[in-house]
Amino acid sequence: MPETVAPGPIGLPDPARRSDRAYRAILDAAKGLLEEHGFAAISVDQIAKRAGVGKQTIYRWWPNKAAVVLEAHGEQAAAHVPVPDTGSIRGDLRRIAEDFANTLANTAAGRVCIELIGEAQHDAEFAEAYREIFVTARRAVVLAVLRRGRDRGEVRHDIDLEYATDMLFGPIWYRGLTQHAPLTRTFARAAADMLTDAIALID
Amino acid sequence: MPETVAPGPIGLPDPARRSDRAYRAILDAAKGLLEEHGFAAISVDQIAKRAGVGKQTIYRWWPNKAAVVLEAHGEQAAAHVPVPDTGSIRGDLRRIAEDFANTLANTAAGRVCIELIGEAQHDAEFAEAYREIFVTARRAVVLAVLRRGRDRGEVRHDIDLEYATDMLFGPIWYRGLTQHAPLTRTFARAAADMLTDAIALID
Amino acid sequence: MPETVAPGPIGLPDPARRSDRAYRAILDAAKGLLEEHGFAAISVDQIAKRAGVGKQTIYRWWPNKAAVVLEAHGEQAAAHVPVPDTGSIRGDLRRIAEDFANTLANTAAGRVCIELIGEAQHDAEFAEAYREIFVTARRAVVLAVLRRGRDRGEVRHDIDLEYATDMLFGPIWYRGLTQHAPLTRTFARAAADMLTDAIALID
Amino acid sequence: MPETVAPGPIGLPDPARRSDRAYRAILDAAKGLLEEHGFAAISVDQIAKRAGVGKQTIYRWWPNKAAVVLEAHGEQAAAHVPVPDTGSIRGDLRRIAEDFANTLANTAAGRVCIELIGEAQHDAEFAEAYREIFVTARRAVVLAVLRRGRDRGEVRHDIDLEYATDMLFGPIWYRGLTQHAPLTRTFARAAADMLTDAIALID
DNA sequence: CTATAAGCGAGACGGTACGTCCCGTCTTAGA
DNA sequence: TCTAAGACGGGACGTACCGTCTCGCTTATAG
Repeated sequence: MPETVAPGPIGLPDPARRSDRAYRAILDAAKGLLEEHGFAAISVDQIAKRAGVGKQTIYRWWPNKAAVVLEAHGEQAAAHVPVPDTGSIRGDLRRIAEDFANTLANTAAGRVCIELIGEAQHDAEFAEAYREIFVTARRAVVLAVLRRGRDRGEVRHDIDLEYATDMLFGPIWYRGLTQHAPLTRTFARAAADMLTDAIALID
Repeated sequence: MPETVAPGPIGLPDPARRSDRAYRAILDAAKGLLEEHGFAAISVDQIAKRAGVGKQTIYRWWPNKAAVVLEAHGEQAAAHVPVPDTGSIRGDLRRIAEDFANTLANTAAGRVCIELIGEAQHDAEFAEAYREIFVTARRAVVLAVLRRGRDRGEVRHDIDLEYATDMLFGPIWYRGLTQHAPLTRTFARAAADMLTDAIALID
Repeated sequence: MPETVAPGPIGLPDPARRSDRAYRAILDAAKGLLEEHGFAAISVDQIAKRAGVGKQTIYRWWPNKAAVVLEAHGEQAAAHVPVPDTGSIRGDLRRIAEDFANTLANTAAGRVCIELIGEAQHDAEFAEAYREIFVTARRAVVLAVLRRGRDRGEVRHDIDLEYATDMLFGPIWYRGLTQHAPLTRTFARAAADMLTDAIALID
Repeated sequence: MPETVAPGPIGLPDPARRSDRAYRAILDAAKGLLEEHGFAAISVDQIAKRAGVGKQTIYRWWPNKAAVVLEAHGEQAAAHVPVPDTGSIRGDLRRIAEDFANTLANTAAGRVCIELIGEAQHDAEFAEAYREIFVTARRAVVLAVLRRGRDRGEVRHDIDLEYATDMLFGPIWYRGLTQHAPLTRTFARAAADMLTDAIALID
């Protein structure tokens, strides 16, 4: 996040001079408050107070609360989504779907992902950063799996892999965000299987 | 929305005493402001002012801005999602998917649906009402189509129709909310087709 | 209070049709609330609720909260200030001063008199009614005493009796309202004595 | 008024950090609005708007509208009540009485003094500040005059000077607040003379 | 090895919106 | 027909945050 400003127009602060202590304190405070009260219930003042930091120090490096929180949780969320290799796309997709569904439904990172979706709807810059963390990274894994599957001859050549990726994640996001029904492992697996069936070269 | 009040706990106002004039004025004002400025940019004071109504009259019947706006747009959004009957589930599902994708991407109701998703993440009561309007109604249509298809022998009997419904809408919500790629008619049709292929008795 | 409107312009309610039950309930409720919470802390809604009366029934007969409260307490306050007759103006004035000081400092009526003074500063009609109850009646008593004293030859003939009355009550009101020092019996007596000395024919 | 904050309990803001600009703007706005519309007709929002100041900045330093207005006018009201020295207590007391009566009846400060008296009846802290400005300062002058008179041998030694001071101001406050009769120069002089006569060593 | 510029803590600032309270008027259901 | 109940338009209240600003203090480079 700060790097996105670093090479920007003249006038922005020099990241080299940033106080590591304050930086860590802010992210930790944000993470702690977020887990205790949720995104909507916390304020920049609270983060500053808890971090023992001046408010200006927050606004010097982030544009708003959402950006701080995003970075606070994003750093671990996007950390490293492993590329599974079970030997078949069916297994790989199941593993990915199950893992993402579990993350969304049961982890702090999932709660943050869901709580922040609203911010992304009226802030293009934030939306970009949000996607970077919660969307793009995981899609890349699926795309890699699908490409490997195609190379192996498991996937039809007329399939649009981008579309296919949407078909895998879509239902999981949908349940996670609207909560019209629980986001179970069984459901995640069903989504993976349906996709696998639909794109398989030979059923 | 008024119904959520009517049978509620004692102490809430009696909906029979509500002023029709004020009620309409508030919803109309909310709808107008929403279309002009978007959810995040409007306030309860503005709605009250535009409606020529005291703020208390709004808070008497709705708990907050989100609830007003939801009801204002909900009444037309949920109005009547037509059940298509093209003769085949493929055609029906395509029609539904295309229609919903178009609504989400290009209409005021779609913008509202997206703008309000954030509210649903920290307000269970609101989330329930939100689902009623933006989720449940459309799901019912798909379920009807799928059941009819099964009766006609177009759909495998081992398919969980709820899951199937999620597979249709999921990808569309996913693109609509994360905006990682445009929500095109082609994409909607692809989602419908993939589902159809996956659940068809005979391909 | 209602009598002041009774013979007024056409359109005002006919006092003959007033419900005695409601009338008493309102005054009693006002008196009770006043004694429990003080003038500033109560509202017309509270009076109506406690009286088991519609708010309109209050506004039909009184212009505002202050008028209700004034009448509620005024009826007993102005009731009948006895004209003392101790045989000398010194004794009479002492009796009057002590009684008024005691009323102001220690009785519910006194608290009301003091609490309502603020209302009289921005409502001429109210001020008139207020004076009628808390000022005029008591002044009449002093004037009677002074006139009798003059007739008896106890008071100099060049004394303006109106002024003299102000000199008696003034210091008591002053201490009652500004509270810069306690309003004691001794103080009241001192005021009476100083006045007596100043106006006596032969000291 | 800021002094009431400075030595107060921990937790109150540090007056050293107060913005002089905002401070002056608020007091000036309050004074202006007060003179144009009177205390009852103005609101904290109006003061803030006119001062070009956030409402919170007012509430940070004053507890309510009355306190702001009091300080706004108090600073000039209490400014410096001159100690007259006409050579005799009769002359001094006349001068003081006439001046105060004139202030109360004809100046903006007098209007404020009268308009604010109601606030003092349900707010002990405010009452204290009110007295400081409108009561104590003027009493000190009278006490000084009386003490000087006693030293000069003009005043009897058995006179309680505090009581005497009440006898001077009492009648003026009484007429000023109840308005049962006009507050004239003649009346003020009569009050001064009656007091002088009553306390003079040799009449 | 200073001096000087930046970041830092603290928190006041102008401002917007909130949700509550009360006013005095208007509407309605039921005795 | 009158009244209790209470909704209504209006407006002020006092609070919570926002994102900017202004202080001294401290820290680290650049002369």
